[in-house]
Amino acid sequence: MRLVIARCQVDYAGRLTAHLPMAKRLILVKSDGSVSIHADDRAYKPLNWMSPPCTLVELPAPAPQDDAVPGSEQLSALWEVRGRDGDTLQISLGEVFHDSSHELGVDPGLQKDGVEAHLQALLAEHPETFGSGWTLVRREHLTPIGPVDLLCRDAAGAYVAVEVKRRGDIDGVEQLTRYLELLRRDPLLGTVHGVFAAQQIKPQARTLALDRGISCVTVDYDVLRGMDNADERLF
Amino acid sequence: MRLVIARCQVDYAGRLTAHLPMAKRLILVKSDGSVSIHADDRAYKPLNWMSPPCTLVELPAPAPQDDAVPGSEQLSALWEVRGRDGDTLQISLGEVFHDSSHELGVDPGLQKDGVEAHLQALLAEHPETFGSGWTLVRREHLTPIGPVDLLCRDAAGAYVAVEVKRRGDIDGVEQLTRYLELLRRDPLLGTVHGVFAAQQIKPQARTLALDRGISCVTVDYDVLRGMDNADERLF
DNA sequence: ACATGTATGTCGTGG
DNA sequence: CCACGACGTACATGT
Repeated sequence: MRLVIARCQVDYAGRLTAHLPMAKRLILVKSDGSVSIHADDRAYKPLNWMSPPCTLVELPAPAPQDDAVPGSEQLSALWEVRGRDGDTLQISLGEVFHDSSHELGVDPGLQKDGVEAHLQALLAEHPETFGSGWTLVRREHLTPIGPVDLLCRDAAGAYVAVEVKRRGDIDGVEQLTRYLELLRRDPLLGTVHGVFAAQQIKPQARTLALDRGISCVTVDYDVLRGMDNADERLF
Repeated sequence: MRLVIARCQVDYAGRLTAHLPMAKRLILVKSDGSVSIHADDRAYKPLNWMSPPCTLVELPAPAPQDDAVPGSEQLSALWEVRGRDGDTLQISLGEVFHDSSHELGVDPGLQKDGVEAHLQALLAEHPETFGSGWTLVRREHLTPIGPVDLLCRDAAGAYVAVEVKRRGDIDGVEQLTRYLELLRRDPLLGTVHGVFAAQQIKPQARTLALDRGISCVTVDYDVLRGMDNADERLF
């Protein structure tokens, strides 16, 4: 990983074109080949970047011109980064304040807990959350337009498609609606109900769901995890 | 902006919980208060971060314990970053390889060109892209659930709602569908057609659109820009 | 503050 | 490789 603090001017041409006027910034070159240009704000997002795979060519600085515009800055280097899709990042470096390289090695990586996958797993283990006598048929049940998070059967044996979200938004309802439309074309399944399950469901999403005959269930992640723990203690 | 290269161990608790085992990484502290922890890969995305507003408290390193686990690392500092929503980032620093601070000043900012807004503007100036005799009624035509990108009339005078996207995805079709449903309730408008315009339209989005009677138009940004330039040259 | 729509979104995963 | 869905999505904008 190489850290450069320098005045620089940047031009990106790719999916869009973007220009950064000359200013003092951080240029971060990672060993994966990526290059990113950071200002002292915008949180972790760089002003400009190039994702790997890409190649960085470091050109010598052009010699100072006799007819240089007065006040124009002497450049110290010109970097050209070229991406896979032909997009380019041109970095003109002026004064360099810092330049260091560091060997970091391979990172052991991030361990996450509490994302949708985990919520789905907990609900798959506890379909009774939706109603007494409910059973799980399959997780990630495939349809031609994508996987239904959970396919269950209610106490009466009718199929129910469950869409699991951390945040229940209108998009999730649309998604479930599309799945239901397809599932209902399958005569083998018979009647298929819909359940929209999320930790929080926005009012508009709830309204849309109910209008379409889809049930809404807000689930408490901590309670579910508690059930999980209780189960473990029993065995 | 402060750059620290150090061995560190990180724990995040917030919308999810995440853990990073001890390893050598870059810790980036910006003057906007943000903190981000970078490995030497994952392009510009940090492994962990805290967005502003947040507060960083730097605690003194705990004194070495006599009964320390053999092989456990002596810590040099303990950082605790606390975000607005009560989420926390705990950073335990081990050996520090580099630590420098730099004044960057306020960045003049990024100038972009070629995003959806520009594409929409170009299409607004050239509604004949959709068909001979087409005219623009209004950009950003307001409906109760949001603005329609372009409201046009075709050669026959019928209204057409146009949704503009850079990348034509299924979401855009859903969005246009909702707008059309609302517009068609307005008896003053009469028949309202739909056009889905994008630089690229994914097959599934196209299928869904056509199934709903929505026309698809792929637009060439460079050609449009060329028309724009040609106009400028004429004046 | 809330809702909506964009993003050079990025990043996994599964066919 | 493509398509799809999740993401601590973040971010700007209009109400």
